[in-house]
Amino acid sequence: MKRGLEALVASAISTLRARGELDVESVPPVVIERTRDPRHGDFACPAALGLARAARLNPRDLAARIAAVLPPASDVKATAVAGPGFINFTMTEGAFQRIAAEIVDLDAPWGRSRRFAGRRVQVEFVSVNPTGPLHVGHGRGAACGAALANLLEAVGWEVEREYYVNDAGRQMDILTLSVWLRYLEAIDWPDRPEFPGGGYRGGYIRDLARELAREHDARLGRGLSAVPPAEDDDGLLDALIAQARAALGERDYALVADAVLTGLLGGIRDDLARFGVVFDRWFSERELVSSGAVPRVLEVLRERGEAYERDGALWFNAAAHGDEKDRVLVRANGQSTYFASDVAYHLDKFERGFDRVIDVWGADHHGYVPRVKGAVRALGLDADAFDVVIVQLASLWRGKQRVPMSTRSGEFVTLRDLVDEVGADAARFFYVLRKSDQHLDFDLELAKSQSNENPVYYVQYAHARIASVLRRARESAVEGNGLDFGHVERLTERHELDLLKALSRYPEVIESAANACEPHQLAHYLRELATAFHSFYNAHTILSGDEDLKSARLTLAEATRRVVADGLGLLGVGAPAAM
RNA sequence: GCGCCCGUAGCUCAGCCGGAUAGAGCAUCGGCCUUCUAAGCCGAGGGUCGUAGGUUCGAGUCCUACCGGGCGCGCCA
Repeated sequence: MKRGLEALVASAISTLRARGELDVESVPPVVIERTRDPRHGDFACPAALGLARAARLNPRDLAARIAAVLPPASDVKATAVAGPGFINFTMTEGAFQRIAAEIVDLDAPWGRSRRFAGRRVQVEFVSVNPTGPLHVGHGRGAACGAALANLLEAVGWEVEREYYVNDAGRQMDILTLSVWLRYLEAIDWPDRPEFPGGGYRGGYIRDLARELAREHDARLGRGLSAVPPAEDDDGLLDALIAQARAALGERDYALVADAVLTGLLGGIRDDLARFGVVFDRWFSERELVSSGAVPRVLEVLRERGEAYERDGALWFNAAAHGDEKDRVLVRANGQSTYFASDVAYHLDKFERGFDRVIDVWGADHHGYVPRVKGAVRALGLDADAFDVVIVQLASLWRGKQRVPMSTRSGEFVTLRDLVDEVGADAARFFYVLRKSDQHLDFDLELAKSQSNENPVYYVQYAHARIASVLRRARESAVEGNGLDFGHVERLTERHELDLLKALSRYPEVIESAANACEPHQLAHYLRELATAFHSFYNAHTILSGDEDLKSARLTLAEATRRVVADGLGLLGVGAPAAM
């Protein structure tokens, strides 16, 4: 609908320019807005307001001239020039009524667009370090990323969902050590060292250790030679890791390390699956590193003059690409940094042929954005094709009480617990209700409550109500099969038209939410759509005695049901037929 | 100290590229179930859009300064 009007106005403007009645150098894209006030019609176009100055014309006069040469359109009932120079459009009732029939007739979901068909986008999200189970803070990134991926698909993109696994580096060693020490406890090995302060605590470490003990009995038990005293936690950890490596030997150390990684990733994968989030690809940093991608990308940077040596280290020319200072790629001790892997990873993404690459990151990484964007630019890649969506971490509350969280100490509420307690639907909806770069207070009590404060039920309830009416209608249908949809011209009451208008916005909302990477727009829309339905439902009886009217209202109800179900589906939320 | 994000109703938040009289949910108050699901509907009250300037036909939206809050600033991962 919007598109059609945009074309009308654009055509009128070029008519005026062709006639020499509008003297401007260029015309910005025509914008059509939904009106807030129904007295201003259904749509408004502020184009004349913007063009007036360049054309040195009074905005109202210009609006009137544009309106006068608008091509005829059967869906437009009236146009008017109003206010400072808006062109307002009122659509015919038929234009809205037809939408309900269209939605019901279509086999595929209505409101999808093919605008980006044939183009590929990668959405990388969650990518939490495999150091333990996902907690509720991670759930938001999962919910937002998954919804964003769905939205992009809905406007035609071919989407790949990827999880980047940080399975290389010291952190994996600390985890391996932690599990192995707990394993020594589990098999009651004598003379084992005290569990270090910097080690990972938490039940899942003990679980993995017990599993190790089940599979290998005491075969992996080793004594440690004396651990030299270390002045701090990190020093102690490094010493213990070195001892463990030596005692276990490379093969058994790798065996423990693999068991740890497999166990943790398996847990994460299960948790995400229960949350309704599935990835197309799990990309391993370790594999990236062992493929030689890091030295290769460093070579590219060197050749392009974007990397240089200083103080024995290799630096990336980040400041020249918008970062506040240059960044180390290879440390003086010869070890490449995490950042170097990341640069290699992003080059790899683009080499895989994506037209667009989107990273969904937690807000605690936002300081990292300039250097990665800078690296993408320095590699000569299309920086405009690379976006980082920042998802603010959620702070957790139990009513008025803030819940402290720390991964190493093992004190946190897991995503699994949350899903068990409130259900995946409520959690998914709750997470995407706020703009993702806005801080979110996640109140466990509220999310758990089955009350009307919890907005997911409001939308789902609309769906369940419709489903119930449709069941009723089927039962009473004489022929028994198939409902009689049609007669949409009978939908003329205010509540019916309001609902039709709400439905007509769906394609616009999907496009806007996808383009802005803002799933919350869809969540808000669904609430508004549900409101329009509930009002209609209370004002009128769907199963009317007037057969034609009944069929018209059933069409409207079914169309609404489909849009609600589809929209909830894009957010990863179910649409129950009964509640 | 520097950088990024934020400040809108009692609370939690929307506000589309600057557009017409700033919206929603919750909470509060008052109504609506012998008829399709009351997890619903209808109505009321509630605002100096942090503060002060600036840009212009027009500012919650853009710019500057200040106040207040969050996060980030390693040859860590």
